[in-house]
Amino acid sequence: MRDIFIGGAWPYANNSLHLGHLVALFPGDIVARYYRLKGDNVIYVSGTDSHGTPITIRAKKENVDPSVIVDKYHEEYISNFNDLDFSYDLYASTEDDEHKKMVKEYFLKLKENGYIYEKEELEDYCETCNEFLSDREIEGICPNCGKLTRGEEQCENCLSPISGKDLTDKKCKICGSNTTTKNNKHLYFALSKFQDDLQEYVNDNSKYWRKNAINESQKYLTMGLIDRATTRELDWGVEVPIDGYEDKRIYVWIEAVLGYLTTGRRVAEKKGIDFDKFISNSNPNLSTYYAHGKDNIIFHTIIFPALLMGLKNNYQLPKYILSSEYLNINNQKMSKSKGGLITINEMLEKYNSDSIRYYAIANGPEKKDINFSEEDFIQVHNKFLVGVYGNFVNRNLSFISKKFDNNIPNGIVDPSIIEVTIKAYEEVGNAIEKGELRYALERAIDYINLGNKYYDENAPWIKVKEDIEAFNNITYTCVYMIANISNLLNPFVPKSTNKIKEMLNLSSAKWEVINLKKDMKINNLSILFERI
RNA sequence: CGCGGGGUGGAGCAGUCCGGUAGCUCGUUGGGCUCAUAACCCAAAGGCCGUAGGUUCAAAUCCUGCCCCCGCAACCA
Repeated sequence: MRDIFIGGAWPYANNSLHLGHLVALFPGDIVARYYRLKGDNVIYVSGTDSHGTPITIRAKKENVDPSVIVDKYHEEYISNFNDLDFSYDLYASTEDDEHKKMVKEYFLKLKENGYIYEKEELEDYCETCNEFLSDREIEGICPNCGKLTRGEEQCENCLSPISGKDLTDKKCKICGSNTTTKNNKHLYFALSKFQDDLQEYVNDNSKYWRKNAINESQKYLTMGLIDRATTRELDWGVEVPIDGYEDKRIYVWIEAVLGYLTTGRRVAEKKGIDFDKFISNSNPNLSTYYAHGKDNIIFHTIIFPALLMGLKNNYQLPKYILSSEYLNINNQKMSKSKGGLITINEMLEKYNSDSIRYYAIANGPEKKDINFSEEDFIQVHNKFLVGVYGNFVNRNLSFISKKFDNNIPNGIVDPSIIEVTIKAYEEVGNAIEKGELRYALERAIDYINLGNKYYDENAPWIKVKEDIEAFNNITYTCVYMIANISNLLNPFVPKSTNKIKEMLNLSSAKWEVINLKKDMKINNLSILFERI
């Protein structure tokens, strides 16, 4: 039995989820469900990222407490994830007391180990608002092009890289008054100390990673890692457990990724597992998976590993990095202002969760950006879920239902099909373990295609009149395939496979070949998917 | 010299890491079947794999140059 830890990226509680978020997260759920079917010990966690500046800015604008916004989206996310059959062992929030408490402990441990130090710097300050200003709260003149821009990362006009320090004529974006500077002290994380160890880690592990994760990580390592501030001028977030920092909070980048540990530990405790042993690098049975979008790569391949190294708890560093590309609409990045944004709430109103899950994997941005269109989505639904999968199940079972009053005739399973079935479990399983979900799903679909072909070639609707023994064997073989499809597809489309299990009175899914019993009956036959 | 992704039959894509008869879905054309949700099965047409060179017995795949397309304020994966 293996130990599997899976972390899904934590959505930021500032907007409704859209399909773009979800396609990056489904891979985690597929992997989790698969390993559970194999009987392994799975801990699968995620949660809502509830802190950070954008939320506080929005709260100010709407004149509410940040918790109002966070609670609203947290509830919405939970309901979305439920509707989409995500099987988290725990979906938490960075606002949870348990999380805050553990983050403080980890933070102190990092300090104890010498990786957090204090530094004082001149910072932009607004006398009117009585606050230090972050780069994104500043407007000023770009030194390169002389035009007005925000102070964060890149000039809006000439795209040259800038920071708030480079600007002249700086103004506070919140109240519009001129800024001054004031000394401010912050705690920094000594990321640069991990340069060599991280390089080694990336070299060793990138064979398990997707290409984008390798490239992105190497890019940062080549540029050279720089220390990062761990504290922020905010009153919303996890308190800094160190004297003199009462007016500051721990920066989200350090706190949110530690959520994997805080939630993992909570789940382990409930299950009676020793989390430190479970997640330990010396646990030979452990594999860890992390699913997220490509903009989150650095946090999972550089930042989080560095924090784990810094904790010196011998925790396993992320092994499999399931980093997705982007889902675009009409060749544009998903965006509220540009239109075309489809929230998951809207999707769920129109389509069932299996269709969304299937699409997200089969046509998802596993290796490169994809272009989403509703026509494409409908086509995939009609072709594969209705035409291939639903049809194979329905054409068989409805024939039996009509001609034999729901009694499945006993027969012998075609040996060549047994062979193919065993191979299908191997192929699909291996691909899932490697995180190649699109390939895995294709192999599962191959298996069903074979079923449709087998049915046509053997024409049971003719055999039933001419050679009843042959008919029985063909039918029994096809039901055998349907039963095994209900396992093979279970991680991908749990709702419909469970429906098959009900119709055939099968016990719950396991990742092993199902051998049929005799004298089976069909229960409440119905269609798996409606044509759109 | 800012960063990143991509260019494969009419459309959307896989294959590129680890060179070896160019594959899938839709669409088109013809046939089969009538168990099935106008679902299923078979067959055909349609591609100098962006371009110019190089390496090689062999290149969509490796190397080099060039051309073109897309994303990079905020929200945000």
